[in-house]
Amino acid sequence: MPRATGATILHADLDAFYASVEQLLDPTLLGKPIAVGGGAGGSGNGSGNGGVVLAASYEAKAFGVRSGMPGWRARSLCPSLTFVGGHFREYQRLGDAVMDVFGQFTPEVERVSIDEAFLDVAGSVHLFGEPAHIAAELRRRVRDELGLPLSVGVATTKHLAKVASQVAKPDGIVVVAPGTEREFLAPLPVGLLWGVGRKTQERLAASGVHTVGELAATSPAVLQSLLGEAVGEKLGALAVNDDPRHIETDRHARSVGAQSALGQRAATDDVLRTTLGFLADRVATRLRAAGQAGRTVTVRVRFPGMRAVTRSSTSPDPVASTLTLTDVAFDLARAAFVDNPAEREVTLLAISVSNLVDHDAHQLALDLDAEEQHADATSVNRVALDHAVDAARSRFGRASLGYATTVLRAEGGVPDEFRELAERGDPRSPD
DNA sequence: TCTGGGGTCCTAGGACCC
DNA sequence: TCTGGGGTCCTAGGACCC
Repeated sequence: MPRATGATILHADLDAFYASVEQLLDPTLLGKPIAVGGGAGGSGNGSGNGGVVLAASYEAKAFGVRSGMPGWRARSLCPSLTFVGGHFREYQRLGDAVMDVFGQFTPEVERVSIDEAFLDVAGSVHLFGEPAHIAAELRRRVRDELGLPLSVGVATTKHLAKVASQVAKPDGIVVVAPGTEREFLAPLPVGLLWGVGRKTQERLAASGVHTVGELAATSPAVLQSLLGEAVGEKLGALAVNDDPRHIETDRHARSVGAQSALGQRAATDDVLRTTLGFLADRVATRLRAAGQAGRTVTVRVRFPGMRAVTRSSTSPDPVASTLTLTDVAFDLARAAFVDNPAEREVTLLAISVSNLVDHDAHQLALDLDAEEQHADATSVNRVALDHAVDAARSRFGRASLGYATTVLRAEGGVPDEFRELAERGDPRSPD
């Protein structure tokens, strides 16, 4: 494979992003161990009782506090820990602003998450100088203009740049010069490699492999028998820095999902239907806003004790209707309990829609009209209802109306008030 | 007094097709 | 006549990432 030379790939990663934003919004939190809390059961800004740590400041990390950790455990590790609720709108706004800064140096930006991105600056050096200089400029501008600490890794490939940015943290920069990759990687723990989590680390450690250097010295055949074909092959390549460097500027999602932790609840039809209706609403609304629909619906059910199962179904007809998605999800969830008769309680429900196709509601309605001589009245009504709800929410706000439980239960069709909305609403609404 | 919410990718078995 | 080889799709579970 032909490969550009030179360390022109940057991985830019905001440090402890959520926590840094909180310290920016409230400077009295600067220098203190803080945790951004996630509430259990959907309250969204819990203070740690029952919730988990979404992000920890470096001061909190020094005590061993990590994201994903239950709040009570974080507090026991760090009694002086301050829990703050998340300002999620601010995270999105500031994350976007950081990406805008990146975009001023190159159009070759691949955003990986809210707070990190890969950049290829090969075409920018004649304007802005060497990659290492660009990296320093990124850090300076994000700090000066947005008040946030940023770490940057510079290398010949994406993966290596990412490792370098991890090594650079907090608030640093690491450049891996071409030709020095292997000596840079060799002493690092394998856990720094992307894709090596707890399980893989344990498996490797059991074979005496702790560092990337030791990994590189392990034969591909051994790695593959240890970790499976794909992971083994990937890690073997990584350890010797044989890795892609292509930047994907327009990544599109392959699935859309939502989930809700419920504490511990009796798994009654009522609980399942109400929760799945809420989740289906969120997922289907996002699908329609993106002009997409999905052929595969997956439901995840978690039982007490963290054991979870999934059930999925694939249909030739893509779904984007809230009520159809609710129905499919409900049947799948029930199937999960039928297959696990000993389980009577549920702690989490999730819906994910995949196998996505471009397919807006208007198109779906036309298809129904064209393809079905006596079009299924329920389907048409559901499309109309979704349209009405989407339109009303865009005017009056998301909380203005929803799919009430009574609607979910109304098997005969759509309540009058929604029909009226549909008739007078969006001119594209089907009739 | 034990676990959020959003995703991606891989594996393995089975069905089905040529 | 009793079982080759390759490919695709679907389902369920699992590891991993931020």
